[in-house]
Amino acid sequence: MILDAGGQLMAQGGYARFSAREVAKRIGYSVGTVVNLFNGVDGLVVAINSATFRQWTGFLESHLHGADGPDRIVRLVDGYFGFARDNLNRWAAIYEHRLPPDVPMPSLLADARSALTTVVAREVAAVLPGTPAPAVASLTRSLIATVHGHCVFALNGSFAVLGENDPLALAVGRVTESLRANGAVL
Amino acid sequence: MILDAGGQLMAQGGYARFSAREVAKRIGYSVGTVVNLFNGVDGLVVAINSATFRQWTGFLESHLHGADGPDRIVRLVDGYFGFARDNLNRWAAIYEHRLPPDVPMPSLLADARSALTTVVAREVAAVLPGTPAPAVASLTRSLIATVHGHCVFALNGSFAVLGENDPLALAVGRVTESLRANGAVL
DNA sequence: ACAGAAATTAGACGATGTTCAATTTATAAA
DNA sequence: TTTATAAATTGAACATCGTCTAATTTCTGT
Repeated sequence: MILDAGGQLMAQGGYARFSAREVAKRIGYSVGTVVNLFNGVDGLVVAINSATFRQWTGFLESHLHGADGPDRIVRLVDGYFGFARDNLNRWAAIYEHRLPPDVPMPSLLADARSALTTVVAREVAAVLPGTPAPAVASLTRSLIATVHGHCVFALNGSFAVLGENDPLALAVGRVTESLRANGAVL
Repeated sequence: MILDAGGQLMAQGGYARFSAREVAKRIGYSVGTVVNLFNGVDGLVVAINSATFRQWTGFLESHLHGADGPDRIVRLVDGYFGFARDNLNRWAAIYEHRLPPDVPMPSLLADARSALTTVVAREVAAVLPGTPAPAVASLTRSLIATVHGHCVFALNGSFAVLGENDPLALAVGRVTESLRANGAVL
């Protein structure tokens, strides 16, 4: 109940308007219950963001379904953008939420993130046969960062204010160039 | 006074702990004064972030001083990372702060952002002689997004949790690859 | 039916941003 | 210098937030 209502509230108002009290009100419980169950509002947000990560991974997989060859890379980038655009507030919450600098990243969140990375790494490896695994892993992380940067600027208005109107094409372009530079034939 | 104290508070506690009341307390004024002068706490944050942008631009320029040739590109990427690392909280505040979805980006902030972009565009154009201006502008925006993505992941722990320990090298690698793919000789 | 454990609550607490009538301070004219 | 007008500043009230804890309700198993 809490995760459902919390996810909906996050989707509606974004992280800025998220409130444990509002979640409690929506499910008819008191604030204390909601907050104690997750060790504070931070824990609740972490749980919601982890769920978002898992949905994102599933979305990517289904977006890849049926494609083959180099087209899968385009689908991958397109899926990253698509999920973020269609779930703007929940997607943004993943990166807007920062827990206190001393507490380590909960494994719930780290694992969810790793799962998404694994999907991308699999696709990168597929277009780079014969490339050593560590190099594939490193390039994967870098390409995710590349696409993420484009996605952030596309969705927070940075690209718009700079006059850019096709961020997805830019991201696909950079990813393609880097894959080719590292030996892929696309 | 307000901007000075506000910038210091942002640097110390980050956006999460930023408070107009604390700013007022530090300069010995009341909350109302601080907030009314900037049309709410959002306006104050916008002013602080714009100042950060301008400092960032200045830092980049001074970081480029004395370098020439393709080395300037490396300096550019290194400067982007360096400022973010050395001014983590104030840098992060630029991207953590989101104003309500209906209000447009204040020109104060948009102009500061454009100024930084202009510096990068100048350097990109220098290594791509003969490239049409619109193509340079587009590639510039894309490369900034690329570096930004790497910077975000480096500083928010995403790279660390994925086992990556040299984000700067990755960013330089991607930028170099894309510049070469677009005709630069580096 | 009952006792112990678990879940849940109510309420107080300190802090936040917003708002606005009231007050103080600065400015310029007489 | 006095005065009147404008500007700056305040103080307090308000609604909301996350956190905490003692008290209460509900569940569970004997």
